[in-house]
Amino acid sequence: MDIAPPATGAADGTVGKALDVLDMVALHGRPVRFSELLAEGRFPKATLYRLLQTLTNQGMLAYDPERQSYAPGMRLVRLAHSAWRQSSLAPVARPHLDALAALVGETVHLAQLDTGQVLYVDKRNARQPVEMFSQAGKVGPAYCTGVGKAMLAFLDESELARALTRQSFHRFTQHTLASPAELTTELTAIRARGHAFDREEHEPGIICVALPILTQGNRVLGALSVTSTTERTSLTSLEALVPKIKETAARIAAEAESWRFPEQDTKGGR
Amino acid sequence: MDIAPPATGAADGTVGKALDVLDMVALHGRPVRFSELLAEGRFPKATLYRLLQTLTNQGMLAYDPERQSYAPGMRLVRLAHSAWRQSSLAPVARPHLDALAALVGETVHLAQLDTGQVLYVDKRNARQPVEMFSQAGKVGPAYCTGVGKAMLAFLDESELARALTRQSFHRFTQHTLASPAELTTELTAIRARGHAFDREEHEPGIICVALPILTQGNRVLGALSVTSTTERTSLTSLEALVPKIKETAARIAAEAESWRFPEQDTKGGR
DNA sequence: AAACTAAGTTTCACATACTGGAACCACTAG
DNA sequence: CTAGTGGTTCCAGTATGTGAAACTTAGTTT
Repeated sequence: MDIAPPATGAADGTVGKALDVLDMVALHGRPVRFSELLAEGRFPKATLYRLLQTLTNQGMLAYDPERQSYAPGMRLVRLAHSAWRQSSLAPVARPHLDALAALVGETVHLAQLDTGQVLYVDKRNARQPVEMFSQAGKVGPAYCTGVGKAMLAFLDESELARALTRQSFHRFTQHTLASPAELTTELTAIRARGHAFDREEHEPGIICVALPILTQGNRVLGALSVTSTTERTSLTSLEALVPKIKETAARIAAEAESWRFPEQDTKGGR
Repeated sequence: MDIAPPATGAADGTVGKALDVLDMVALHGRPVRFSELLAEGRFPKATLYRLLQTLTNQGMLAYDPERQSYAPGMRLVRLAHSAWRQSSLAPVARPHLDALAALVGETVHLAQLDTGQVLYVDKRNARQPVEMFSQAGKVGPAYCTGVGKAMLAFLDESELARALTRQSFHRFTQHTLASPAELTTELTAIRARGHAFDREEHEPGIICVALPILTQGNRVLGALSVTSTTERTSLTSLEALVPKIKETAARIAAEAESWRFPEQDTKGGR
């Protein structure tokens, strides 16, 4: 809904292309026809055809001959399980998120960074029961969300540079920081302050405070945010929650680190 | 825990190999070192190295330079999400599963077929609160589980033939059907009867009734099962639940079909 | 400190297997 | 029957992926 064209980096090799096709299918969010994918113009007919075939053979896509359309396959669903468990903070953070949500009574987000984009991996709604995976998994822009900025602010220089190239800087509201320059200034402030705000930068009326989740060595693992509306509360009162959030973040970090934890989004330089 | 070596079909092309590597990493269930993967002996050193590199570049894997290990990457998590949403029955079935679980008070499983293996996509434990994704995602053998047999029984000939090749027929208990012949006979019976049992074929003491979830056109979408133990109940009393389960299956099928629905596991013939 | 070993990375000549234009098929519509 | 759309197959050319082997780092041992 927000997110610009996949901004696929230089797709290396056949594998890269195949994965792009996977993305294309997944992004559509419903069974897609060959021609629809073709129309995207990313690949020549024959090539696209072959890639789809390969992915289907591999069970990463499923082809419905009746409707003549492709959808994500079962193998992907299976992979989903281990990916989710291992690589997201969600399982580790779950109890802490619960506690925080109960404490603050507002919507709480847990996010991680994926190729310069924010990936929401878990969420608690103020009231409703935990509706897990169906809520998580959304992606959003990093430069105009609390969690996004909180994470960007604590990246090291090279990581930040790379993340910045991936931003598309669309002006969602009149408060959106719509240039790298503005953003960089803001990030410095956030780094100094320790937490980030969303001042209706993404959606009017929506505000939030966000804190990064950092390892001992200050590596960014993810971010937490508490979101509300201008009607219900103000930035100042949200800011009062910072200590609580910080504590939660610290707990999650400690646990994640004491367990095992992979770096995300840091590829070999080349 | 049950599942034999990934039984990877003829890995076509580079993409196939890359996906195999993905599986290898995902299967390990924790960050893996290069050498561990190498030790599996599936690929020569250099090849494995390059594949890992590519996958890492693509964000499908994440490399932690500190621990020198690979884990599923954020991009995979993201893909996982859409796969889960679109291609599993889980989201559609959720309310119906809830209802059924509440009604019967036993453990309820929702499964689908993936390359001749059973993939559990959702589950309700008798008592405990819904612990969603963390429970789902497991795979198991098809030939000795209620859900597995229920689905196999309603496949058409060619699908069944393909699925049978994928089975490895390990004798788990003394009741396990350990040959294609025995299984085929059983499947005919199931098809006639409309539901399948698990008579302690997989684990001693564990029994269940299972029904397939079928489209109008009798295509297999998945299966439902109610599981219990020989201590708590008997096959006969489980059989009494069949009508309820059937009804739930029908509801799920109707909803899934009226929505959109992809075929799973049916690749183009070739 | 030199001599091993294990783990990871890079090279390079070779051929596999990917590419994509174009031709082909199967329908449906005009 | 002719044109058109949507999908599948061919095939020569070559880009790409292959994997044995050589090479770097660390980390141990003598």
